[in-house]
Amino acid sequence: MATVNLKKLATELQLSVSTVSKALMNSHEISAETKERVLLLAKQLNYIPNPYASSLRRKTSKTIAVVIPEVADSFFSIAINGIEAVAQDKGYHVLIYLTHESFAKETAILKDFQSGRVDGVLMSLTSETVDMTPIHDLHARGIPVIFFDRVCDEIETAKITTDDFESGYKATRHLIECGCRKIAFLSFSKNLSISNKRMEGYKQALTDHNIVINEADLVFCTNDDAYNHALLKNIMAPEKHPDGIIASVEKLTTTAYLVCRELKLAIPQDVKVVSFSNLQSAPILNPALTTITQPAFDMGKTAAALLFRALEKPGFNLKKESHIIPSTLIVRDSTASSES
Amino acid sequence: MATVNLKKLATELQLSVSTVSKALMNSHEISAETKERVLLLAKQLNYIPNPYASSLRRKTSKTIAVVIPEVADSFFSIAINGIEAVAQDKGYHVLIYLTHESFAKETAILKDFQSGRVDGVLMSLTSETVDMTPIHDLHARGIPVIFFDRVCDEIETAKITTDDFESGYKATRHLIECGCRKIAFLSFSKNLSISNKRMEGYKQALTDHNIVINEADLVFCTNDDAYNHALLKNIMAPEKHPDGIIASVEKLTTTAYLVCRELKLAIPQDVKVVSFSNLQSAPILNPALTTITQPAFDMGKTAAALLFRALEKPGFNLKKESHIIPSTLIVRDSTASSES
DNA sequence: CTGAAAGCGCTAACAA
DNA sequence: TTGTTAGCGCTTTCAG
Repeated sequence: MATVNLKKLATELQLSVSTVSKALMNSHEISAETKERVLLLAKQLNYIPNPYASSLRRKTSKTIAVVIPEVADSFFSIAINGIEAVAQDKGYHVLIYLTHESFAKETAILKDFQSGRVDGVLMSLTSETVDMTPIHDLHARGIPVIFFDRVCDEIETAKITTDDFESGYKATRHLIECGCRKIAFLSFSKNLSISNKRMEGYKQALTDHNIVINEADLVFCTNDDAYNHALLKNIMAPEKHPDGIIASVEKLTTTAYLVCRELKLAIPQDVKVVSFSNLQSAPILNPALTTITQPAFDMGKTAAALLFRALEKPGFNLKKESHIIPSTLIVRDSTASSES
Repeated sequence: MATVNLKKLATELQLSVSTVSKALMNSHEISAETKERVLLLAKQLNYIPNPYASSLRRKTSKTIAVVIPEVADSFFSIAINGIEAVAQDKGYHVLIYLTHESFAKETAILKDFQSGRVDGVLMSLTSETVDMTPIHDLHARGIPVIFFDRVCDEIETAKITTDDFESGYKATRHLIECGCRKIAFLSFSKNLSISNKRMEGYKQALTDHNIVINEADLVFCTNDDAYNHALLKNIMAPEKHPDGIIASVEKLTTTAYLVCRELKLAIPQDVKVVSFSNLQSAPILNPALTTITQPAFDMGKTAAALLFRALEKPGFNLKKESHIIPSTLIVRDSTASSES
């Protein structure tokens, strides 16, 4: 199938390439009838413009990048749905890059973007990321970067987050109100904005309720499930185990549940659990899981919408455009009061 | 920051643009010392090639597309991880497109690919898709399309699936062996290859065990959760409800569980459940869910690897390259025998 | 209202 | 071994 391009249309119509181009862009300086002729033939020959030629010329690609740690996590999956919904609507294309929590990968990916491959970037940081120069470099090239979920304070740009501090507070207060006095906080990495904010909320709630913060109850998990499992098993050892667990990251929920089962600790009688999670299956867990549910779809959608606004209006100031979309505490059986 | 391109490097080095280009491509016709000089300056000035100029010229984009119904499903999430892993390794970029089960969207997306935006496509069909012309059109342009999971028989190309028939058979036989005699099969769409094959396996297993196939036990669900819920509630009505359920699609699991709970049907005593699912939380459901677990990561990886092989070797024949990667039946409490 | 011409940044014949 | 030239397909001045 011979590829049909502007030149082909032009010769076929006895017009110049530039006229055809303008007609297709619906330029005001082309007569209505010429436009019609062009449009008609374009349809007939199934003309599809070459995006790369256009990008090269215009210096914009109608493409954005989404850089996230992984996609096998319901938060990011749902967020992508939100992003994609807006992108498709705006005629943008979405490149997906997974960092797998590796700063080196993140750096390589961001560096590539200096090429002009994408017009803008939506990203959620690696748990390893401490050095922000790759992001600054993008900034310097005028490529907007918007953070969602895992943000960094250092960079001045739009950040879409949920109310992590308040959610941490709410989760903790809920456990306290359910009678918990020794609450373990499962965190993922010390330099993850969200974990830290949630932890601050946790600490504040403890303090407000006159419970002493015990450093041993701050549990730092890793990417290694086996390690986390062993760690938790240790924490949950008989006699002195916590009576409440907050999993600040979804993937730690399964581990927590399994460890409790292995140790014959009943949820919620022996230990109550609340998770930051978007698991659709939360209500059918054993027991049904009390969650802090993040507005994943909305966060993705908001971040994308903001990015497109910035891309469409050159002077748009992202710096003052951060949004905090609240999470919801959904109480289920895993924190039911032992006595009624 | 002034953008540094080949011309800039060339003038800086007193070389011609083509020499610099060749040097960067490590062409054998460039002297070692020139290469060194070029590489050094390129590094110093942080030269990053413009991918669109290169794509325009070479007529390949080092980009593939993944077209799937949605990403908020653990199968696709995990498959994407597999795809992305290979792509990153091969230096390819991954564009993600979600069809949201809409054939119109799928068509629009595939049509765009005729532009040469991507070198190849990995896709899983919409549940609506019956007309394959958009895919044929891509084929005609020489753009390879590989199917994974949701394939279509009509197109001759590589297809990566799991053993859907056998899995359907296995799931059904398992329920029969657990004492079920009236097994409902929850399907998603009548024109979905995977659902149909799983259903064939189901029917075969019933037949082999001398159980009459009851059309009323074939339940066709939709994208609408509320509808599915009502439908299931009807199916599971007292007295004549099935004693076994096979959910051929992950998302139907939650609905099935919730309906059983509402109707006070105990799993597995009153009804046993097995799901085609990759839910990480399967073991901690109430009760723990017996699953047919698909090799999602491997399927994604295999599909991607195959595509890249086809892209790298022009003469590669995809037609004879279909792979069937087996799923695994993991027995858990939701199908435990009522009597021991 | 239409066309000619230049060029985005890169690659690939072909010369030298 | 290096340079010259000619585009890839499109957009965009600038003339007509």
